Amino acid sequence: MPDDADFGAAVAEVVRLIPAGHVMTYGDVAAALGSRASRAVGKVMAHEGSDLPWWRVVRSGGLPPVHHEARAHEHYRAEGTPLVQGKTTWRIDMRRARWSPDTDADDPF
DNA sequence: ACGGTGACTAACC
DNA sequence: CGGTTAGCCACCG
Repeated sequence: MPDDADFGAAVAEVVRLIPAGHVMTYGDVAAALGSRASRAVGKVMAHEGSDLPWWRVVRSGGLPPVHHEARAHEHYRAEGTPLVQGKTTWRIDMRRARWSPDTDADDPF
């Protein structure tokens, strides 16, 4: 039961549940834990993200953590994560890539 | 107990 | 679209 796990352990568990090609926002991960500590989620990722698919956790709007965009971009391209390419910027297509541990629907459209 | 901090978010200008 | 302000919550010394 995740209730006994520490916040960090719970975050790691949720992140590991995210399937390739999909992402969750920090707020969504925190919400999945019953909390709103989006910041705390980021702190856990910074500390233990080394062993986690941190690139599957993005900021609101579909942008990866600051200074980690390039590294994340390679993962997205490799996993087939739907991206929206702009003239000089890019972001994740949240409408299709957003995922929830309770909703594994692949194509809600 | 307390204040500072952060891989955040939303609202406002 | 970008800079500012404030709210948010968990962790650390």
